[in-house]
Amino acid sequence: MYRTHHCNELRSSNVGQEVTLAGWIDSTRDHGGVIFVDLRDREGRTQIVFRPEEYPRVAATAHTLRNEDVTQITGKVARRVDGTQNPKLATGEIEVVASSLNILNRSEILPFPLDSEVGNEDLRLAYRYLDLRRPALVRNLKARHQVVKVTREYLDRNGYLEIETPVLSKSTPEGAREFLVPSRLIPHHYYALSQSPQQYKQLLMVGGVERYFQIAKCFRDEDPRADRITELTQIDLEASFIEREDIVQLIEGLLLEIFRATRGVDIQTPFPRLTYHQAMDRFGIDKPDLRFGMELVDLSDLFAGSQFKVFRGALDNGGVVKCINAKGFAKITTGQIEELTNLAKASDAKGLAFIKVEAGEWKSPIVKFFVEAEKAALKQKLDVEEGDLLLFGADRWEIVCTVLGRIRLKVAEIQQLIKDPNELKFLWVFDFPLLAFDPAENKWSSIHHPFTRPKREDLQLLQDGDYGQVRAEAYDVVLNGVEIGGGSIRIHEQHLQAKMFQVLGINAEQQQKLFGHLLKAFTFGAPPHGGIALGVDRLVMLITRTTNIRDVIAFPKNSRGFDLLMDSPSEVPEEKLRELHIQNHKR
RNA sequence: GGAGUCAUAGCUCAACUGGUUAGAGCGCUGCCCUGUCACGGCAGAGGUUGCGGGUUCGAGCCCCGUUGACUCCGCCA
Repeated sequence: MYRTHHCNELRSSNVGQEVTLAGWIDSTRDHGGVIFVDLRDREGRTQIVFRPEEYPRVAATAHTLRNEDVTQITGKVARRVDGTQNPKLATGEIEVVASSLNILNRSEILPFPLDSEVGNEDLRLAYRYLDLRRPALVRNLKARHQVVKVTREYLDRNGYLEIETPVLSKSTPEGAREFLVPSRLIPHHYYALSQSPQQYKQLLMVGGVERYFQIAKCFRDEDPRADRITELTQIDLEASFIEREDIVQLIEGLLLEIFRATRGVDIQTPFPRLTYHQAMDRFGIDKPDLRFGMELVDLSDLFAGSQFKVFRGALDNGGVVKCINAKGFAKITTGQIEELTNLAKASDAKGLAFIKVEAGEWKSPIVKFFVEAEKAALKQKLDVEEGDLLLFGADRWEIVCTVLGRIRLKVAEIQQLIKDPNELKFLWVFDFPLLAFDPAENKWSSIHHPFTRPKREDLQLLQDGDYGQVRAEAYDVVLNGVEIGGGSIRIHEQHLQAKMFQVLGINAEQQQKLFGHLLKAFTFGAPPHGGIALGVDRLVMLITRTTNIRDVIAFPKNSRGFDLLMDSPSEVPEEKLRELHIQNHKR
């Protein structure tokens, strides 16, 4: 037996016991005579004291200890001398007086310190096994474990079966770029790594499974972001004979239990709800952060008679004028104005009009175009006070909302409007558009995915070809401005699914080739069904207040999808390629 | 595919307007130290300033290119 206790276990009540601990040397304080050592394992730290007058040979060996040496230490638990207790340490009331020291393995000097922040992420990733020794990373992985554990228990209790679906799947034209895997046995044919178990889980519903879930690995060959990675994990579920409200209740219950287990808080349910249109109109984004206000206010009526050319032009073209009031931000610097303007332009705005309210005056290049009545109405509608900064957008509705939505987030970041790091603002967003026109490809594409059910009341719009107006029976769950999950009620009728594919520009022949399995399955009594997927990585980020997705994953790839620890992807011998019937292009 | 920021000792960072031998803290090495917990003291080692080119009497600093990292836009059913 290597140990009798772990390093976060011993307390005053253990005084007098002989114990054995095993772990890593976290730090040494060698006084020449007495030596103190902090021993660390996964659970915590315990101070070991080596006393030359009691155990001279053990103390002599202890002089040679260096950080990260792996040791097994036996000794008696002693109450610390009065005045030397360490309140910062859970085990700070006691120490272990070592009577035996067994060095299990020496460590070289580490390439970076474990006890302070290291900015060089390459280095951390290259030595991930060392980085994982940091308590912060272990804490994140523990939270992740809790999330998955609670999920399994909760969904089991609710009648959901955990079922695995293939990772090697079929390439489809819609959706994220896929990782392809060449087949050895079937030359010149390729699997695609599953970007989601979507079709399999729907086929499980056709198979009468009724309630399925999976902690599913998904692979998407797209450029990563701070909260996105190519290899992600989802809590994926699907159920038959259910409606949106069933999913909403199920997920609210699940999140309640997850946050209770991980953060020890009871979150407020039910969550507030917004339609997609409301979210865009009021917050300029489909995943609003409700931890602060600064809502978009529509001023189109107010400026209906405006002579200001920019507003006039937008309104005459059927657009809108909207404004946000950045309270107390009149002290914005010229550089920050420029930063916001650049952000607006990058979001397809022509510019960003602003008014600073300083020393009782409205300072702005545009204020001279406003008549007194407009100023008075503006003041009333936006609750304008000394020190405020008004930021305007005038253009098409979509553009104005998007631009001001991004400005709103940027201003909140600069002003540090989020004061309480523990605040949790959940909401549901419903009624997304089903389809969006993609000018780059000159075709309609799904907002969610091609299996999403149109809302019943909008089916006629779909038949009429008014695709942009059709709403989907889809839902996203949002926490603090982050989309943590999304799903939909699905199409279960063959003819409706075929219609969707046709709208998406997939002809009958391609439909059979690519989705024949699904279309055929739907002809054999497919039940009404729907589901949702929650992003585990993002959820754990929010739970642990981590801003970098790589910090909640044991072995993450970097922003180019490169694994610095294993040096992957790597080249392979020609022989292996031949076996797979593929050939490298000459470089 | 596009944009921004960054790259100086093992780590975290300095280095004024382009100007002497590129500094500090931590870590490391050696010696000393019997109640520390960021232990302390003394001494020491450690640098192709990512790489390549250019401007200049002189480049860590300016210019061009390149590589890499991170972040953002596009993309992410």
